[in-house]
Amino acid sequence: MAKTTLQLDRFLPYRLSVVTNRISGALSRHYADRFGIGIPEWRVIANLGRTPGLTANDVVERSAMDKVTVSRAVAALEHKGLLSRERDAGDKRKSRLTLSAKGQTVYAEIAPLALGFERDLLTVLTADEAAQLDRIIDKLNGKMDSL
Amino acid sequence: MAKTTLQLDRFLPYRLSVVTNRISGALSRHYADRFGIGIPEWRVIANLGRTPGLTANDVVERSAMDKVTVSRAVAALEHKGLLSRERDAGDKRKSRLTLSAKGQTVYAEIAPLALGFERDLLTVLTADEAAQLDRIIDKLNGKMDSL
DNA sequence: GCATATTAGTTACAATTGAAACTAAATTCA
DNA sequence: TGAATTTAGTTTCAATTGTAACTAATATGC
Repeated sequence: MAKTTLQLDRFLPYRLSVVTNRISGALSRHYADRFGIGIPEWRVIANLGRTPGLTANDVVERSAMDKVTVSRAVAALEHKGLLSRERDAGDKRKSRLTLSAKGQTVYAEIAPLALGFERDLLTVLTADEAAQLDRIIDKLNGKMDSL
Repeated sequence: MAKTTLQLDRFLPYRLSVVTNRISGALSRHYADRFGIGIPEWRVIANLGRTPGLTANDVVERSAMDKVTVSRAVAALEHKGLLSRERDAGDKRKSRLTLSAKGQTVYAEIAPLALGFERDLLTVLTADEAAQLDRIIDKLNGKMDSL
């Protein structure tokens, strides 16, 4: 018996959107003020923190952010001295991005904060539910790939 | 053994954000062009379609949207002739909102589209997983309430 | 080899958004 | 009562965002 009436508060895309925005907002409040960094900048840092030498486009692909957003975040981070670009020798359109010492410090301070937030969030789920959620997200992403 | 390294593609808030944005984007592409309607306007319509006579503030409470966003969406919809306001007799600060015939038509066309999208999305999940996801979202929302 | 197309990244511009300040009506309480 | 507070909704303003158009470099095809 499929749904025939649209009830927004039972509509999955909507429910996901609401809870996700609440979570993202709460998380970013943890670091935005303290470090003067917005969500896109933080995501660039997080990517480079783990994988130095990515290009802006690599970050776009990994983060599902818009390339304009990434471009601006990278420019802002460079301006703040948190990362540096180095033109790729083989392909001069690309720049390899790496966190500066300062950028690494910020990464080293925010990362545990973020992990702590996640850990706290996960306290409301059983281990099994957390694992399920992971699988479910993967499946939904797979579906979106094919769409 | 808790995580000690932040791996963005295993970080729940991030994973949720990516998949949710992909879903919201794909969905809104289904109706945005065809009907010239943005997400906030669509949400107002969806609420009024099911429950006519809501005030703008009722919509705010139900939709977790900002009241400015709702105010503007209502103004736009009125301008397009999709809804009408009627000042509440008892409390003149409020306006009762109802979809016009045209607005109801839009609702009647988009709602099945949205439900079809959701149904298609859910094909990748088992019934059990879909139920789990629902419960999990509720739990996460509960956590965010208390935060 | 060179014209054409694609890719990396940026810039310009317009639309969306939310915080803060505001208006007008209703409620509280002293 | 009537002054002070709260509530519904709007407006102003500045920040964020994405689309489209652009530059520069590389890859492709004839």
